[in-house]
Amino acid sequence: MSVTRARPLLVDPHRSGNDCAHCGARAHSVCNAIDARDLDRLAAVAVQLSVEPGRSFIDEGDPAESFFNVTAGTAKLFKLLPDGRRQITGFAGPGHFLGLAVSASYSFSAEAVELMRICRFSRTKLRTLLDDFPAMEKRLLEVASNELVAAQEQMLLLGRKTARERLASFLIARSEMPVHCLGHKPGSAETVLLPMTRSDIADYLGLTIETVSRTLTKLKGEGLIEIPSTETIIIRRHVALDGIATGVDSGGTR
Amino acid sequence: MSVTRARPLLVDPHRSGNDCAHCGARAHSVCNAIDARDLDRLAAVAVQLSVEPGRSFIDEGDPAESFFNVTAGTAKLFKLLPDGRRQITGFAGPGHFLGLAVSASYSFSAEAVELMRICRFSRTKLRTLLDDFPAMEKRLLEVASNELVAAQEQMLLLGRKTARERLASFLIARSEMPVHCLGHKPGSAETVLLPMTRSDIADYLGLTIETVSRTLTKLKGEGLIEIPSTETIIIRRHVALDGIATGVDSGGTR
DNA sequence: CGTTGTGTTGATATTAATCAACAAGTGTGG
DNA sequence: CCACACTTGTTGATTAATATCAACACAACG
Repeated sequence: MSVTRARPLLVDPHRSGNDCAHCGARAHSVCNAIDARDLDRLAAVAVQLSVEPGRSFIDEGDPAESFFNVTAGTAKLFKLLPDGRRQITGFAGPGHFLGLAVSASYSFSAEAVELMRICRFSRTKLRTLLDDFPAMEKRLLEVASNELVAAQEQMLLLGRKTARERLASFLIARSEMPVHCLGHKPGSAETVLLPMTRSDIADYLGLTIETVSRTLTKLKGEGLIEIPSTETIIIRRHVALDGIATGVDSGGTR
Repeated sequence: MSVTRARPLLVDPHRSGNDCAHCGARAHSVCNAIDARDLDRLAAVAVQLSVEPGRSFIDEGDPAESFFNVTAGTAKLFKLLPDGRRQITGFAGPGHFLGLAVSASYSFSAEAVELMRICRFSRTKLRTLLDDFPAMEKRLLEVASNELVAAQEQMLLLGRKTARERLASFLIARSEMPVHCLGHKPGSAETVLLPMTRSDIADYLGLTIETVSRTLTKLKGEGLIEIPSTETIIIRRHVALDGIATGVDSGGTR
């Protein structure tokens, strides 16, 4: 990891004035409500890092000394079982916060999917900063609340949806993500870019890579999606796919 | 629901000085760091309610007008698919906060499992109160963080664990819950009380009631647990059961 | 070019779901 | 007090969805 001292993502280039439904960030920065003077105090404790694809920067069980703010790229967050089974609990793109945990050690690992830029804060320093910036605390609470809602939605998916519904949900959710949450160049409205591997998708959806592959092939065969390349999917019948995702419709074929 | 105006759970009878690993509450109140004067201001906006078993007090999709603090009893929190499939995302006992969501409507439903006492706060009033009580905001952030960790653990369970491992995890987690989180009288250290039905357990673990029943019977047959009554389970071999729960050991039998 | 990583497709195995029957407990009303 | 319905839980037989095992295609890369 290359280390440079630089301002964190304090002023967001994608600022739109609206909350992001996915990461909950209002302006995709840790402190959108903080003025320029405070901003410099924050920057003083932040270090900006680059993380190569495949490199992990948070390891489950390690002492939780840092707090991160993703500014570019995408990370996968996951937990492992002793025998290697893996559950990816989420993908974190620009604007996401990581390592918020109260406990002394990280409860998950994080690894870059694409080249990332992240801001690292010392958690001890962050703690004192939070006392000075109530607005920041408020933002973090909003973010955490939104992530909790997303986590519950994912529990519904993992516990009760079929493989077909899981893939449909995944594609719909990806297609609805705003540009700034993706961590890579967007396609058109119905073009979904998948920077992660089939293995990552499988571990995110609680399936095997074979089932992911087969299910996508089947959706393609039914004309719901196109797969021009491994990492690109075009949604052809958004309404139908959404119906499958939400379980109102099996989509003709199981 | 009977409605009475009363103090919320501001001073907790179970105060131990330590954080609760499950609900994250330090003293199982919304404002343990708030002094007596502030306490009265909070109480002024809270209403205490009783909820009968089987009655729901939060409905997914309804306008999120209230914020709740459980003071007694247990609720199940769940999401539904249109065809009736249900995922219970958690059980909320004394000290838990509900309805923290930023969005305008509730993202889940909540129904009492046992007779409950809950404190209801108007969310609009709560919002203004939070500005006055930074300590409360901090507490809520801690709580939300802890719930996020629990949610990720549950995703691992739902996505990657076998039925056997899910039941073992559930029993171990229940056995480790401190008295004040249970919402009912505790048994001895290794006696786990299950106030919820098999159907609730199944929907929490992403299984069917038949699989829950069969798996418990099998664990009993192996001498890992005893089932003196439907709602009581005694853990006989805690270490072995924990090994199954964490996936280090299949426990001899699949 | 071979090698490696990633993805697809096919054949088979296995887990857990489904369908079904029954047992036990609870409450109701005659 | 007992028949009855109703709910909840257990157990058995069978099915179905997905995992596993295996082969192969293809692209990236040294």
